[in-house]
Amino acid sequence: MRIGELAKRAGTTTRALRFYESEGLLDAPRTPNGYREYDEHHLRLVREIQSLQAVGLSLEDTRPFVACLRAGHESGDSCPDSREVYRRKLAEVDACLERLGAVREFLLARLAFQDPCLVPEPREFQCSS
Amino acid sequence: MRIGELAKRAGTTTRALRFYESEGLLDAPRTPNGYREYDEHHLRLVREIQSLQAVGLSLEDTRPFVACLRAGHESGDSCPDSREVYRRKLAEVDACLERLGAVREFLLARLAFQDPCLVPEPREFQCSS
DNA sequence: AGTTGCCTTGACGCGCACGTGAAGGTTTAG
DNA sequence: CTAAACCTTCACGTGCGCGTCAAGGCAACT
Repeated sequence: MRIGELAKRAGTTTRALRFYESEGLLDAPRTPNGYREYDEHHLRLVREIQSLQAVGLSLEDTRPFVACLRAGHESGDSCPDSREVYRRKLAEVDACLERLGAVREFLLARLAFQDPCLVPEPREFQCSS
Repeated sequence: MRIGELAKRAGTTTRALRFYESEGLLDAPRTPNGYREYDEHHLRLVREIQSLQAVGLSLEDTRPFVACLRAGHESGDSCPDSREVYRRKLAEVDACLERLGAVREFLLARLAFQDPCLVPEPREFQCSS
């Protein structure tokens, strides 16, 4: 299967797939005329990347998962590096939840009383995803 | 007080203060030589902006608060527009909390069992702050 | 042969927010 | 006198995940 079909089946674009390749996430062999040639395994890889991005992991963070699948493992998250990424992200999410909870309290307090003087902490990190 | 002193007292930079002015958030009168001349009221405004930013409001969102203070109100959040910003931000935060909770569950599940096939929702929005 | 539609590489653009940097000039403080 | 602080304007930076041309080659159908 060529890049256009893979893009369609994965619900993405050819540009994104070429970008993944340029980032070393998706190696495709070439046909004699230079076209990229993909198979079901590649589709699997792309779907893995997409589902990880969907939970807020960066492309960079998907590397270990891709490597794990390429190493022949059945699921991308059974390797130590992948699990480490999960743990790190979980810690991030927890920090984010905590911070957002505080922000929520702040907003509620301000909405409830007219009088403020509850000064919040300076922001030390960003919550994202 | 001139811009350097205000920056120091507010814990920011002169560039940021000039930027706020260019955004219409901080009007300062000028001395004959063209220098900006600030007073305690301006310091109050800057602190208001900072504390709102600290809870994740954008500079744009701080406008109503600044306007409210400038209109002579004692606290920046006693005006309807300001309170509306609070309510909007609260809704954002709630949505974000919900989403992050789901992400957290996903990560926990993946860490607990090796076998996955729990596909998350595609991301529809970004949580930030 | 022509048209359509796939494919290739490469360089640059964008969107967002919040500023920062640099250049080049004037004023003030010590 | 000199260094520091101030002024202006324009442009650039940051991060990420692509998008947008541009210029051309290859394939398949009519």
